Amino acid sequence: MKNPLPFLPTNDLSAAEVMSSITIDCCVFSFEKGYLEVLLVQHGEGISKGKWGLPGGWIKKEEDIDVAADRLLSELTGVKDIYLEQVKTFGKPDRFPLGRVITVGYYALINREDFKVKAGFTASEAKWYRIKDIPDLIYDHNEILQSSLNRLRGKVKRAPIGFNLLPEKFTLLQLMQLYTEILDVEMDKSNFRRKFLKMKLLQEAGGKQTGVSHRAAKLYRFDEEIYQNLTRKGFNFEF
Amino acid sequence: MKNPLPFLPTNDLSAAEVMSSITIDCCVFSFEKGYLEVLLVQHGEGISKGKWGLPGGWIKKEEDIDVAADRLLSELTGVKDIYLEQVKTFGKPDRFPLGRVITVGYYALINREDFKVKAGFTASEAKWYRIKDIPDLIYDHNEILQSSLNRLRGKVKRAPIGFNLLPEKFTLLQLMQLYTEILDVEMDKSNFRRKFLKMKLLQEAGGKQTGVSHRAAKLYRFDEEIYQNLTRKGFNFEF
DNA sequence: TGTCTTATGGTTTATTTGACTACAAGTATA
DNA sequence: TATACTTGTAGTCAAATAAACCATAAGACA
Repeated sequence: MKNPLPFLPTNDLSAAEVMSSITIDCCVFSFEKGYLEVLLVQHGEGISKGKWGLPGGWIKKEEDIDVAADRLLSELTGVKDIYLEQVKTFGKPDRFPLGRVITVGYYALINREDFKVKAGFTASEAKWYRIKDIPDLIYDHNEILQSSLNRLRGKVKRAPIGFNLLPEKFTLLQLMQLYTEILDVEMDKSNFRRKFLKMKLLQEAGGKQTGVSHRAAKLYRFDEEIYQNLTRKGFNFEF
Repeated sequence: MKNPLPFLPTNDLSAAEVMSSITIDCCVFSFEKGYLEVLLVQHGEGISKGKWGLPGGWIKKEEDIDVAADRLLSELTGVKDIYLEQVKTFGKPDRFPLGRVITVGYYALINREDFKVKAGFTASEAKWYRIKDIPDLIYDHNEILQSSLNRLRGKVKRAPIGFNLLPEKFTLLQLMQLYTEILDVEMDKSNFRRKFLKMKLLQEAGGKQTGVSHRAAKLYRFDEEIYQNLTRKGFNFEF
């Protein structure tokens, strides 16, 4: 392997001292039956065999980090155009037991209806876990998950990203339950409805809920374009 | 150089494909004469000679990223215990012209009174620039700065970090001007005072402003411990 | 028909915000 | 010494928001 950094070493550091390998680890969140869940995979080989961890992978040499994260997710879930956000980079020297590996943490939000675990995965290899039930994970993955969750909690209040966890058409109650679950606070149905509708961010999707044994709720849809228009006019999403 | 990753290559990627070098770049902010400023350094050698950029450096092989950032800053400013926050990692494959280098962006807040540029720096090598006057910087440093600024703007509203930019004792007007400058919004003196004092986050420092040609304002001090206590009781800083 | 459940629309009250007024406490200067 | 000038500090008032709560509507179901 030839020296991959011809512009190095500098005066006081040799190339060997500054090279590392970089991975991506991703928290894939979904919302199912009122619970926020995260997708974990079981490591099949090596030192951490059998333990659960976040899905992740290497960044290729000529690949942008965001692109790598996106590739990884498509490979894993079979879904394209997933909402993805970089959270933080983790680099404790001993975080990975076999060598120095720095990892960039991401989180993704996916609509469970679109999702099917990639062909080839069995339940023993990949599994959804409720947030309140996360086991001990490999390496520093619990820490990465915690940071991602914190980031999600902050972001969901300041940007209309929660919709990425819902089907295209949803009811206001579903939306409220999503917020209730993510933020872990109780809310008043009526106040929630008023507050959200006042933003004029939602479109009536035209239909109603079906298959429920009570009055069916109207279905709404979030329209990114409406949001962009409002934003241009100075609107600031805040929940 | 022997293969630094004995646990690699995996099935489809060779070690050479996943190795990179990692740097840190840091936006050091300060608040001077009512202006938010950032410390830039002039690159002395190599392809970018003469252009300004963010101070930065390599992460050593056995060093935590946060520790590296901290070391870098102490070396640069001569100040210890600087407020430091990781912003984002930048990894476009071509962001650095001579090879693949991924950089972790940080921002720091320092109190200008504590600061003196490290012995050895001359004005032509390091200089404070007002935020509104930033020149074209090397590589993707303008982008890093912009992200850092956005992060700072968000954070300053949700956590009491602005104090890191002020001397230990400050007046309410100074504090307001800090917010005005960072957030770029006008505020009402009286309302600001009421809002801030109501949080009971500030201690009267006992003295008064000196050297001003008008009524001297009381000096206040921010006490981290008071903040922690309030936080434990459920208080949530929000400006 | 009555009961049960959630949807949806209002009301009421307390709290917060924003705009504004007034006076206090100093310095500068005529 | 009086007056103007500047910023500090306190308070008022109306508007906007948020929180708690109530009432009726629409269905499903027995």
